[in-house]
Amino acid sequence: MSKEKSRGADDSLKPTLWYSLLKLSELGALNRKILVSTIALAGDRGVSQQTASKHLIELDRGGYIERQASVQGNHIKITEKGRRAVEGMYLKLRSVIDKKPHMLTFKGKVVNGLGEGAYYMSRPGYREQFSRKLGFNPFPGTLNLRLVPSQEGVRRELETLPAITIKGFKRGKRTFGEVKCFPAVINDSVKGAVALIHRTHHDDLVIELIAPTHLRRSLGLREGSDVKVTIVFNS
Amino acid sequence: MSKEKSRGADDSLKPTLWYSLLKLSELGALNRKILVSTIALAGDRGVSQQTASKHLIELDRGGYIERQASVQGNHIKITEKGRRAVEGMYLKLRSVIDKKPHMLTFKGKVVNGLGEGAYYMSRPGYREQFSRKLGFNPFPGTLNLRLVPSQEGVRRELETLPAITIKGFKRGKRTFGEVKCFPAVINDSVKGAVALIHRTHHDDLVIELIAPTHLRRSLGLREGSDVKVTIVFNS
DNA sequence: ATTACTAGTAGTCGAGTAT
DNA sequence: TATACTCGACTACTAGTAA
Repeated sequence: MSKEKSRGADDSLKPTLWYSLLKLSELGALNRKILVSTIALAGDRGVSQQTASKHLIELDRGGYIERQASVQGNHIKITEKGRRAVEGMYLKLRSVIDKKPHMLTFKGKVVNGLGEGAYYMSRPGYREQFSRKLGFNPFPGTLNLRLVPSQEGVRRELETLPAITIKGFKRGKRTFGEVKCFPAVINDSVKGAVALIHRTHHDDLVIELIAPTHLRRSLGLREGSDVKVTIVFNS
Repeated sequence: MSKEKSRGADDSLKPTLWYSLLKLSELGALNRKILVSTIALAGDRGVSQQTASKHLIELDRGGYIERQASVQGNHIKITEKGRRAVEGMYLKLRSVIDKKPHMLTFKGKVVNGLGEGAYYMSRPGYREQFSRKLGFNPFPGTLNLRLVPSQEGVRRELETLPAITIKGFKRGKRTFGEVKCFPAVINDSVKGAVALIHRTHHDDLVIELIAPTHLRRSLGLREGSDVKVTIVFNS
């Protein structure tokens, strides 16, 4: 019977309780003490009176509301903890809706490039910018990744997202285009970046990774290896 | 569009499913097709792999996501219906958090006034404004309501909310103060208004109602009767 | 009127496992 | 690897009812 189920401060709000807390918020309990009967709340929530009663008891015990039950109904005010729960959900939704993804993860398979990456990365005009803007000195070479077919949209989406821009330049009669970069974590371990090289010989299913180390070696990759890339946006 | 009560697909999202849909949104499924394994989703959600799998199946059946399950995982994109669910929650939370209550309900008991209401309401300087700004011709008289003790905060909160203001005026040596009004529904049936008459002989627990009809008669009220007032804000 | 307890039941979850 | 089925255990619900 004493199965230590941490009775006291289970700080995760169960989904059904969240809905009841939300309903109380709608009734104004964030701003003032409201009077609501379990019957009325049950009607709003679409559950029974008994369930509404239990929800109030549990929200109270969890510290999300202050409550005085009386014969006229429940006098309820949402506590600071309850407010944080509501606002937390709001902030989470806002960041999701405003399509500023805080994180973007995708997978791809290693494909062999044409050795071009090494040439590009070793151009001083690029190299200096990479070092300064990304915070690491890139290994002279890129790892080419072919996205799995269903994720063909990733590259297009990346093009619309705020990137670190490496400016293009001219050297002699050759033009080096602008490169968009996204700091990324490769296989959950190595910090590097996704580089969208504008003038690419690959189709849209291939993206290139750069890192301070030789990724193939340090991660033990071969052609066809699965690689996971996680881009984290700073905000 | 009509109001189809949709057979077959239960169009109310269960709380636990909502949480899974939210998690998918966080992973970016609002914007593109993502690849996620039931194991990964389970980890994020704090449920088992089996439960995550079931949730995906039910979200799919409910029309909230498009899904292709494969041996690499689930390719998932949130549908229009799913997006509406997420955005609906966001909008609801925004209106709640931004403390612009869309609705405020309270209860009070009928108390006898001093007959002053009738005098005020019949002043042409007030009457014309009420008629024009509230959209009805007020019955010459007010219904006084004593708030239940726990709702003493309601009057104070009303003073901070956007009101329809009836300007004061002078008639002879007498000064008639400004009145703040809130369109309201009384006992879920009669459209009238709450009137905060600045210069009142009552304490803060009493508010006054006006309406196009004689409320005591049309609602069959007596002293001590319970009255429910719902103020709806336009936006 | 209320709240909220008890008891029975419907529904949800997760371990094992098939594919 | 992955998804997803079965089924026993557990959780959350509602009906009845006391206070």
